[in-house]
Amino acid sequence: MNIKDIAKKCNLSVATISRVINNDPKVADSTRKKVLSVIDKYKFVPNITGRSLRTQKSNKILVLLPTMSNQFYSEIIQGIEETAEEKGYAILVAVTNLQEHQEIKYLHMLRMKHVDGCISLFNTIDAESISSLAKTYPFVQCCEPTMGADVSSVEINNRQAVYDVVNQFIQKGHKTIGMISGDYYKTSELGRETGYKEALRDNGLVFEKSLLVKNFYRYEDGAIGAKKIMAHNPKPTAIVCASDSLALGATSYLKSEGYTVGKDICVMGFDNTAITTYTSPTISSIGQPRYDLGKESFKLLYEKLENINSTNKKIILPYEIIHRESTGCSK
Amino acid sequence: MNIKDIAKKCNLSVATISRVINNDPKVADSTRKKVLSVIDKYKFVPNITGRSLRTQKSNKILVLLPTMSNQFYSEIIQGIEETAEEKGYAILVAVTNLQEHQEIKYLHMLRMKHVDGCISLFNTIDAESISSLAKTYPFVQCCEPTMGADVSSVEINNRQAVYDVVNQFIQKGHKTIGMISGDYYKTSELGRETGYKEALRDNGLVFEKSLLVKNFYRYEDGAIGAKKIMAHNPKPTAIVCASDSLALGATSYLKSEGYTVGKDICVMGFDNTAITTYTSPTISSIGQPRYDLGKESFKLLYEKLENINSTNKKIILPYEIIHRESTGCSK
DNA sequence: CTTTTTTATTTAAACGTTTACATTTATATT
DNA sequence: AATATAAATGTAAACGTTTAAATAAAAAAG
Repeated sequence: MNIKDIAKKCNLSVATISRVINNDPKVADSTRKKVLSVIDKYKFVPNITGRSLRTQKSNKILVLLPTMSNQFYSEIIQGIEETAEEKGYAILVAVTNLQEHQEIKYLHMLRMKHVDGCISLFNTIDAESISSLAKTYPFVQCCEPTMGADVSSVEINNRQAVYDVVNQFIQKGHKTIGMISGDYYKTSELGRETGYKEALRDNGLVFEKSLLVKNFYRYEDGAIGAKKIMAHNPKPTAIVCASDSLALGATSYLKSEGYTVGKDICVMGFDNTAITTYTSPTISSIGQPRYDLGKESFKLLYEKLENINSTNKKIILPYEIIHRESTGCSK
Repeated sequence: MNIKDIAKKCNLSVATISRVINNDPKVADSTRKKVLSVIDKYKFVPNITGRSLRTQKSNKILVLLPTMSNQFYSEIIQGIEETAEEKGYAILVAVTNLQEHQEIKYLHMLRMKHVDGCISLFNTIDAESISSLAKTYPFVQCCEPTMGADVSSVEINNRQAVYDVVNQFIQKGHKTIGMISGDYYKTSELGRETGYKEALRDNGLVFEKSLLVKNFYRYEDGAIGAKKIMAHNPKPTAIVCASDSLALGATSYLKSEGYTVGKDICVMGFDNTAITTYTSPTISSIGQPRYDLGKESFKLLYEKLENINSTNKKIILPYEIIHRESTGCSK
């Protein structure tokens, strides 16, 4: 059942059927009604490939993830998906597993016109490549804009978030504060570490290298980090972490060493993933507006889909500091 | 740059170019070499939409997930993805959020030929609908085959897995064993619960309704379930859970009540997600071969893609019982 | 050196749409 | 009533491939 068949059933030309399908106002109400009823009767659905070939659009967008094994992305994708659907776009999710050749392979889908645009949650390729890609193809970075790249992006103010948290700690009397960060997501990491350092500085505290440890984002790294930090003298009374898994690992190490987290020492996570409420103590965390990060990313992408020459925008969304048991303590 | 342009550059017809692209042996070696060099020179990539329209295949398959916020699926998808890629298929991931209208919407992509086939990780629609869908379109169920549906599927033996675990508990001297299950994934749930009941029966123990609680799969439900089960007299000394989050919730409740999990009471999770090693105590779990579940699912789907009338197959893959701290105890 | 067979290449139609342009029909203006 | 204008519909080309069928070229057979 194709548009020709429908045209025959209606005693009309395919053009008119097409116009009805595409809500072209230049068709008489009576004919429109007739056509719609026939379409409905035969449950006709226009062939998307034919349409794509003709319009030179796939009506699909690519969502590029560094990994699937991160709770964090699911809601972002939902935000993208639901906003995209309103505009008639389907999403295609691909995972790079942090490998550059995978990333390049998937980005090639843009050039091959398999997809009309791309929202990327993380990129390894350099700023210049990103800029030039974004000049030619609709492309938006979400959460981790490449530094120095000329591209539309959506993120939170990572620097300010950690700044606020450390500031709160200091207001509560904490004097020695550690930080466990990662060594991969360059942009957000740098922001978070800068926030840490600036909050110390603005409160007259000196930044000490041994209180900031960087590694991966695995649970184990949280434990290792906490161990290193607790070796400091005087002993830290608060630790801010660049992810919830790090905070969890740190907490578990601290517990095993006899500390009561939330009392002897405060631990702050990042991303407010579900796991934060599944543990004892529950983990305080900095929450990102995940759904909206996705939603706004698509909106930016849509501007590019409509006009590739529209100016790049950088959107900053608000974060949220959620206190749970792990930060119950003042000093 | 399209196939016509290449043809012109080569002084050949488009047909010959097409044959080179598709490795048709009916083309002279010398011409093939020439064509390939031109293709390479201009970095020509065949337009997939044109090809799809002509061949009436999209070379895409749909992967249908109940939810993205489950660690468990990521590796399955990877298994599908990598196997699919070898055969030239790209995957499109969609999430139903357990809503039937979403499921129906996405399955419609099969009829609309947006995708050539579908691997579904969960279905709400009834067995008859599944059977008739699978008769017309390449369709495979992974992990949660609909009971009574005539369809290819891949899963583990859920019944046997729990049977084994409960049996082990009994061998170790446990006499009162509870189970926390869910109330959604009909197939795996029923299997797991049956395994529980049969192991009790085969060891001369009676199944008591109050020792099997069913609810959702959330963390909270694990805590609620454990509370109910511990109200039993005599007190249970082991609990098997239908998911890791349930096991985690149960463990957290038990700890808060002063029990030492792994010593006073054993807790077994299901799915062996990363979270099991992030907690104290670490959680024992039943592991499914996730990558292979995905891989085998695609293989089955591929059989259907090649011949929709090939017979349906049911594949059962091995599971793995992983003991960690939470099951350290014998009685 | 024909004729037949095999191999290589071309021609042209087809896939299912959309859309500029042409045409017909209806309505408004004189 | 004749003409101009507007609205509705039709015609046909185009999007980029693949692939039967037709043809041309080369090789084998006589």
